[in-house]
Amino acid sequence: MDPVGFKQHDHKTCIRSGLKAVDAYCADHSLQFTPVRRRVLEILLQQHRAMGAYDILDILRAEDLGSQPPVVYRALDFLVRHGFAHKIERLNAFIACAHMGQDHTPAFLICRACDAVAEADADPARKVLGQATSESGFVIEQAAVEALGLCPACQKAAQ
Amino acid sequence: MDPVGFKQHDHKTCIRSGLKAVDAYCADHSLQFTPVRRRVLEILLQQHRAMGAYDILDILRAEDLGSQPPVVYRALDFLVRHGFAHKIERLNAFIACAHMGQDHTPAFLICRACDAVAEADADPARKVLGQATSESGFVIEQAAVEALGLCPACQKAAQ
DNA sequence: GTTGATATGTTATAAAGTAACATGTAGCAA
DNA sequence: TTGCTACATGTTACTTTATAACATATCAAC
Repeated sequence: MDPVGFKQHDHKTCIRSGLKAVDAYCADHSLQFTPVRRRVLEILLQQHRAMGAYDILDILRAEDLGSQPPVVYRALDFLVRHGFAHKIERLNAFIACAHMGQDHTPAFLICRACDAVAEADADPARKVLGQATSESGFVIEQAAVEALGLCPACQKAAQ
Repeated sequence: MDPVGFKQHDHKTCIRSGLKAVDAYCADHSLQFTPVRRRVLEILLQQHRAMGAYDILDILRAEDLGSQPPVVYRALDFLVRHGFAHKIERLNAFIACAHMGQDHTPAFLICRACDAVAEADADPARKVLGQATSESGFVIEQAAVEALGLCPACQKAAQ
C-alpha cells in the first residue's frame, strides 16, 4: 500500500470508485448509505483533504441537506465507525479513507505547514507495539499513528 | 523501556524524581520552570492519569494559582513543547511524560472503558513508518501512536 | 533605571462536540 | 391497511475545549 496524497492521481476515478466500494459494502452488510452519509463521503473524497465538521456542514447547508451540527456529526460517526473515513485527532478533522475496504491500521502524515494529510499504512507498527505491550496485559483493538512533518511541496517552499 | 501505568510502582518517588529531572533540565537549558508550570506538572504526576485542561484548572483555582483557561493552556503548552508532558489527542487530555528526559516516540495505550493511559515506546514504529513514507518524500519530525483497547483491570471486569 | 524578553492576568469569544427530544421513514407482521 | 419497530434525521439548546488580544508584571542585561 502506498501512501496516498502527495502525488498526482486520477481524482474523478478515485471519487467514483470510493463511492462504489462503499455502496457495495453497505449493500452487503445491510447498512443504510443514506443521502446525507453519501454526500458527506463524497465531499470528503472530492476535497481530498482533512476537513473540519463545520466546513462540511457549510457545504451541506448550501444544499439543504441538513443545517445543524448533529447532522454532520452523525454522518461522520457512521463513516468513521465503518472505516469509510478517518478522524485526524490532531486536526479535529476528517478525511476519506484511502484504502477503502482493506483492513488496515492507518498512519497519517500531516504537514504542519499546509495541513495536507496523506494516509500510509502502519501495519508493521501494530506488531511492534503488540510486542512492547503484551507484557503489560493491554489488548489493542485499534491503533492510529499520526506523524507531523513537512510534505514535499512545503519542503521546497521552505528553502 | 517498559510501558508504565498498569502496574504498581513507588508513586511518591516517581513524582519527586520527575520534578527533579525537569528542574535539572530547565536549569541546563535556561528554561523558566515557574510556579504554575511546576504545579501543573506536579498535578499531572500526582494524578498519574490523563487530565483535561479544565480539570487541572479547577485545582489551580482552589490554590489561587491562576483561574482562567489561558493560564493552564500556557503551562501545558510549555510542558508539552519541552516533552515533560504529552497530549492525548483522542481524549483531549494531558499526561505527564513517563520517560522524562529520554528522546522517544510515545505510544499511548488508552483503555476505552476506564480511560486509563499507559505510555509505551514506539521507536521501532518510527523506523517502519520512515520506510513506508520515504517514497512519498514526507519528512517526519514527530510522531505519536494512540492505541485503543482494554487495560488488564477492565478485561477482568468485562468477564 | 530603562529596555527587551518572557511570563502571567483577564476579558471575551471562537471552535468542536453532544444531550435530548421531536419527527420522519422503511420494512415487517398482524 | 394499519400499526409496530428500528433506525435516520431535524432542531433546540448547551457543554467542553481552546485561543485571540491586550494589560500587567517580573527579571536579567545593558
